[in-house]
Amino acid sequence: MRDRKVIDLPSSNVSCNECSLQQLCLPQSINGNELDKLDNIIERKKPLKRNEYLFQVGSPFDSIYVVRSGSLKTYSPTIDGQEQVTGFHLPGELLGLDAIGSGQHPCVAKALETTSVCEIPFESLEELTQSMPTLQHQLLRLMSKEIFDDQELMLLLGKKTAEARLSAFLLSISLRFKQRGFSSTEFYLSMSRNDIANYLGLAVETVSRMFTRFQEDGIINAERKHIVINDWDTLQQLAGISQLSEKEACTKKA
Amino acid sequence: MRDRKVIDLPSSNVSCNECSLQQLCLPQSINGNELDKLDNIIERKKPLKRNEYLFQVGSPFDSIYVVRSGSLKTYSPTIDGQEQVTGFHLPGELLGLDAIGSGQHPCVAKALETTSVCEIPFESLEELTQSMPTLQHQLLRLMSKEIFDDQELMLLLGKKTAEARLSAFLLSISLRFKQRGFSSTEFYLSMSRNDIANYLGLAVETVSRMFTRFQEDGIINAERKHIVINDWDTLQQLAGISQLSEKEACTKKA
DNA sequence: CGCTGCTTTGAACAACTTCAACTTCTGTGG
DNA sequence: CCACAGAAGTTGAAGTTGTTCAAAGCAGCG
Repeated sequence: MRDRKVIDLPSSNVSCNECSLQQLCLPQSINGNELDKLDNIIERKKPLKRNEYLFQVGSPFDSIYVVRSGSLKTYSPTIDGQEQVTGFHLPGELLGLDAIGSGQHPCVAKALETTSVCEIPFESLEELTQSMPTLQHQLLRLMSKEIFDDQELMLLLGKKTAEARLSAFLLSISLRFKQRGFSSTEFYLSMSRNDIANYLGLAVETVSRMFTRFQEDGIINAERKHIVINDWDTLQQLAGISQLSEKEACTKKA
Repeated sequence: MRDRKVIDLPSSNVSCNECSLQQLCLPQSINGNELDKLDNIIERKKPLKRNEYLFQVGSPFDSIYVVRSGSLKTYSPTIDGQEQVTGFHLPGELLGLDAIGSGQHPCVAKALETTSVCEIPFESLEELTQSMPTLQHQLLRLMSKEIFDDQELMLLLGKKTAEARLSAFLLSISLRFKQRGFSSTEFYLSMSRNDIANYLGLAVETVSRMFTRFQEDGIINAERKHIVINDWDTLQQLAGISQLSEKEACTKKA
């Protein structure tokens, strides 16, 4: 339970200047005067409580959002009334970029816990980028990264076994926590098993069984939402390896 | 075999001004003088032959590309030596947006047939967008659309049956042909069954069987790469519907 | 304390994959 | 122009993985 914070999460009305997420967020590589301008257009909203919505499907697109603290999930309702979780969003990560094209949010964003976000009115941002090449570049970089990440996930969903999917998921979360200055080996998952299963394109039961198996194999410790990663290397192997070499890699530990 | 073209594909050195893909491409909603400026930075490369590469994994990112005619596939090699096809690219579609973030292409782009592309040096494009808000907006729109489309595919890969995946794939291709002024009910697939299977996260055999079944059910006519869509509605139902109601929807026809 | 929702576990079942054989197509050289 | 080799596609049967269904265990909360 020693979730050692290396950085402090920004509280509700800290400026970009003082924000610990600066290096992950839009302000990256922007300085002084320019940063103030960006800071000026940003609205800091009051925190969302668990299960509250940041936006709904079809909401008009006016702003993009950055998570300051807490976490959200985004999901799209499918025709047959189910949901497809399209992503989890941790501090410093952007939301809403998929709505620029159509002007409407194609998905729902729901807080998984108490969560605060910065709202960046898109029109103002676009104006600002006109005079700030570095800001524009950073925006394009972040969008590009999102495309890249989505493709990674596509790969995961298309090709990999349940084992590989959950491994990759845990590694991804772990890495993202690390980048934010938290422990990469011990953390709380704010999302339910159901959300994870949905996100990974698996049944809840399968995810549950995988958690159990990873624990039995000593790769992780999972006590409900509290996760400890014991064997990063094996996890990495499992995440990247095809069906053929899987058993080998797995029974090695069992 | 009446592949009626409603528009002519641009030949190798037609200007943006005269290009029939204008409405789908970056120039959309850009006019006269501005269009000339964009036109000036674009390099029209000599056509690629089938199986030639536009870029390789790790190639330095200098430009984004637009398909003028023909088609390409992009794919990433996975750790275990396999490939994951991440997309097919038809005339008017952009390639390379996933490389902005890292400065290196994360995937390979390979021509599926004789293919010509426009090369747009990214640095020049970024400069140009500084003085052309509409161009910037269009670039952001196109990137956003890519994120959105990727999420649709994630949904497909995560949730759907083989039947639904192939239906959705055929509908997607059909729609994209339509937008480009070709017939939406009759077209040639430039990619192999193998590529399709890989893209959809299925075994080749499964895809083959699905083609056969769709044909038996009278939904499509498939003679190798030549496809005729007979029953758009059923296809749409199959693409969007959950496992539960599937059989119903399918046997309805059989 | 007993409800509700989330998680875990077991067993039967279905979908897709794998393996293997066969057919059809493509293109290359004699 | 035909023959042949290799690639691509199709088909069948057996085997796995993951799903579904059903039920029990657990934590949180009024």
